[in-house]
Amino acid sequence: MGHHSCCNQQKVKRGLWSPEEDENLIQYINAHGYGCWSEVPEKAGLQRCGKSCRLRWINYLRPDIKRGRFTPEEEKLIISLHGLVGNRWAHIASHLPGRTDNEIKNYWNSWIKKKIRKPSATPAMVPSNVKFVQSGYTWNQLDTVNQDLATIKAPIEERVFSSSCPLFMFDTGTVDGLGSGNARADIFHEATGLNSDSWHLNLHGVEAFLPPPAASFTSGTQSNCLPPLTESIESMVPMEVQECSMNVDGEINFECLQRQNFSEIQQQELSGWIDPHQCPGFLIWDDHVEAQISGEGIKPTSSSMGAMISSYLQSL
DNA sequence: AAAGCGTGCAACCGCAAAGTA
DNA sequence: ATACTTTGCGGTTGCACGCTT
Repeated sequence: MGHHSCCNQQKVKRGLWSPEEDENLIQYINAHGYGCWSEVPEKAGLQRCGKSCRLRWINYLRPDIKRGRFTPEEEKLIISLHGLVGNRWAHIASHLPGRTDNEIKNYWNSWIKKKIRKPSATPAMVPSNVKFVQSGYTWNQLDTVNQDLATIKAPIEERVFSSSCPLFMFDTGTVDGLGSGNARADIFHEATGLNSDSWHLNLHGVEAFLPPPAASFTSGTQSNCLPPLTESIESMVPMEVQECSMNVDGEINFECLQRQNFSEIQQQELSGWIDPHQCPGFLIWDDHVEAQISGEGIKPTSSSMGAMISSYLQSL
């Protein structure tokens, strides 16, 4: 029949669970565990369908559930992960022990609502431990860009700074394993370029401020070269990431072109995961970055792609 | 006091993947 | 392979509760 096989009994109860029902389910699961949800209702003496029992257990009754408000760390993590993978709530939840996909989804939806209702014209938080803007972008310039974007696509819904951590990488293509979470990045810098000391990396959903390029690279053709990633690997930069992949845990592996200088290019693989403590901070925006970026004083260069960072997640 | 409204959250629905006979 | 069942997921709904009018 057209109806769910699990719910076609005559006397299935629906709606909120009573304390008695909860108690029955807990008793049964504690005593027998669960292997087949479809037989749980009958054996536990519940007039529910198995699906409802499963949901109740997973989202509410199971003992390792964490209750109460999300901590600031959890919030940051959710926002970061959402920037990476989009509405894959179960995946996001897998990074937050004791939290459920439903809870995160609810949180996200009301969070978005809140932000839409109260659009802010100025960046939320200026990170004190990251030196950007200076002679690079000013907040006004960023606002200009963002306003352009807002007219093109969805309004900016949120920005959150994540303190000391992670981010980045670039290349063209898609990030493996991300499904719809296509983290396409636009890397751009000031049109003048020559005196920019701040690079601006814009990913789908993630905005990063990178350290300034090394002085020796601030002249010459720099359309596709990237600033040094960290001091410790400064000797290897600038580089262009050609391939970037991310596993389901958000770990990133990348392969890139290493530019010894501007006339000589050699390819080599840089593997290994990015050290969370070596990564610059980033700002997260929501879902507005797919558009080409153009605006006064800002010139898009390569429409390259970004990958990211992972270890941030692990470090929490 | 009562009606209206907004919000947060639990639960439902349909679909698709995974499992099984 | 195939038909059927079960599980898991994400979008959506609707209800209870608190606040405002």
